[in-house]
Amino acid sequence: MSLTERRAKLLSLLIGEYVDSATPVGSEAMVRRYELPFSSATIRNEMARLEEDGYITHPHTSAGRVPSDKGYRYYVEALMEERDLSAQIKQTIRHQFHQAGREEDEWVHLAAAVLARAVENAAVVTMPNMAESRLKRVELVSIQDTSALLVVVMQQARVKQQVLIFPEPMEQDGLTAISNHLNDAFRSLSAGEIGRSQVQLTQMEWHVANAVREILASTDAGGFDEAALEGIRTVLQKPEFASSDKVLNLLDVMERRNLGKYIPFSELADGSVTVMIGAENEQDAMHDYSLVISRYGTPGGITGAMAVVGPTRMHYPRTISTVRFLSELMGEMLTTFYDEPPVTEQGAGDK
Amino acid sequence: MSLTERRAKLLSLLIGEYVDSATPVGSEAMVRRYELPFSSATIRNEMARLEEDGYITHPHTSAGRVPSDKGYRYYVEALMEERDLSAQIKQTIRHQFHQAGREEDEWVHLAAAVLARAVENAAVVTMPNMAESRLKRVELVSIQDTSALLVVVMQQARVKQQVLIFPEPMEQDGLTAISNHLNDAFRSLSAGEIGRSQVQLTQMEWHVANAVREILASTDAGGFDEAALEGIRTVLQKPEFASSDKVLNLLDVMERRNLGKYIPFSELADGSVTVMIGAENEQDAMHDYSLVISRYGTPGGITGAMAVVGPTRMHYPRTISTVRFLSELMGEMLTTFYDEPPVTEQGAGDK
DNA sequence: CTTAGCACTCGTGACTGGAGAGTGCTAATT
DNA sequence: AATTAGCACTCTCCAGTCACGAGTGCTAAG
Repeated sequence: MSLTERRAKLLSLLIGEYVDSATPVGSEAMVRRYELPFSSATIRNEMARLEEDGYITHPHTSAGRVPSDKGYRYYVEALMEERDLSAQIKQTIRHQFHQAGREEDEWVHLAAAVLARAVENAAVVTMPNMAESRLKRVELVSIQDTSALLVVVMQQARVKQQVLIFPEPMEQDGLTAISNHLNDAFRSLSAGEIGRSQVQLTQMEWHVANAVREILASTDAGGFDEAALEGIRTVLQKPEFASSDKVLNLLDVMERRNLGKYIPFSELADGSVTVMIGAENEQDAMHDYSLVISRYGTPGGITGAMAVVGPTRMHYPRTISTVRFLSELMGEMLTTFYDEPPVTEQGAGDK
Repeated sequence: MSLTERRAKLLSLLIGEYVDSATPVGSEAMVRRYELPFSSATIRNEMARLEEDGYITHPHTSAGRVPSDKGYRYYVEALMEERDLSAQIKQTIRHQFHQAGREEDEWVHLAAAVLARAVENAAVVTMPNMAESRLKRVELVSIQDTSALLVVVMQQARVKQQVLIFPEPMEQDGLTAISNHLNDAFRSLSAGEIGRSQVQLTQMEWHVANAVREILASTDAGGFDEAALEGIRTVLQKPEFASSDKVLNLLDVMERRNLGKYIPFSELADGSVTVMIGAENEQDAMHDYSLVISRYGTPGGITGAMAVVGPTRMHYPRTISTVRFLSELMGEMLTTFYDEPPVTEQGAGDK
């Protein structure tokens, strides 16, 4: 369903104006502001048609027009011109990333902060995840008689630790023996492969191996609890939230443990930026918000996701290009520092 | 400056009523509600005295009375009776902790969640910190030619990792040699001691040692960015925040990186629970809120802190006893699973 | 010291009327 | 057939008014 050129132009201008001003925009104001070569009456007629077709609405009879979800959708799809970020800005952001440390969680936080600031909305960036975590190394460090710290190092420099309780006192020497054996037996294996492995293990070794397996599995399950979140304040300052009942709604969305529920990270096409506008979101609570999401990652299989969350009244071109750029940049960073050839990984250790 | 018994009683009732109802309470309502053996006129006289002395105020001429910071302070100090939590509740909470995993960060999150829920306010619980971190073990795992993952295990089962870049390609064997040497040389040492150490090191070893030292030092500096935070929503639902300008204020306080600034964790007496009411807080932004803070820890020197943040209109007795209980409980948990004799620690490794 | 009584103060909520912005329709113009 | 001027109409917003009720502070009597 396509629009006449004039109507399209009008819709585009109206969205631009509304995104800026946050107040419904009327025919008169439209003509004045953009010096249109028509009278307000003509504009009114056109607006009436746009409304009939569902691209805009009015809050009440005597108010200006406001874009609907469908209007935004058409705009994003066909009307807006996506301007690339200026070289200058890109350079500045790149610089910040190279100034930052070499750890992925620093990048993730930085990306969220930069994104939130650039688009003036909330931003979520998840930690990057391998498709399937593989074991790189196990360490056991004695803590007390019957307890030890288990440190599991996985591919792509992820580390998790857990305190392990043994049914009997263990010396450091015994622990080292166990970890050596497990390192030999399980290097480069995934959780599933460890589970199916036929290697002979003592009871203690099995105890440890099991814990390792669980850690790998839980890393794969990939909690968004580790995601970085920035810019909630910025969003809450927007006029949409003047009446504070919507505030709670958004805060609920933003609680860390709910992120996965509200933001469909998993349903994303690779590489491209996805936009979900208002009611297009599955969850009711998100019906007043728009999402701009993208995966990022490396050819080697590391992938994470980032999203911008804000009211539907959002500067889409800017948001989309910023998300695209940052997602590419994160990919580059990961590739440079972490990526390992997806097949050859075994390397020094086996056979 | 002490109050007559009747005035004290009155203040106490008034605070109780106000904490419940969140609306200014008048003399008439007071008499009716508590069946006082005086007329409202008498109560009015007494209230006038209380106001004169600064324990309560008037929002405007014809409104009821509201406790002032000073009133709350007197109440907390002299009037309220701190009731211990019921054995039942304590048992439930204990149970939850024993059900949880064996990792300190799970406890910290759990403690924050339980606390927030119990006192219906926001709760912050920091990760426990040693007075001074000591090295337990170093591991180096190769990632790419010139990069490796440095894993530092410290006392009390804390683990930190960092990607390390070398000026030249390193094999895993070479990395293992370095970590072995460093383990021998620096085991049980603190950041400062490593810095002062006279051990001969190759250039590569020094590179790694330096990174280790920085990690220990930064752990000591103790970031509150790792603190667990719960219950922001609960607080924001309170009538104090009906007008949404104060919301932003609180959100600012609650941003992770600001916690240290607003909450004076460091100035705490050991063991006891500290209450800071309204303007007693140093930071202006906190002048409308109260804090109930406590340290927790073990005799062996691990210490963390927890705090409840909410409007000054807060149920102080309940909050204080809950904080006290949870802080004791966290101490117990840490002692059971982590504490090592503060002096003997060297153990297997030296001399 | 306590209390009854009463005038007084303010905030709240309901109602009102006018101003302003914007629409939608009709009829005239191009 | 498209555009425009004109105009009646609709709604929101805001300021003003008014009555109500909760609460105070004071005075004078018990």
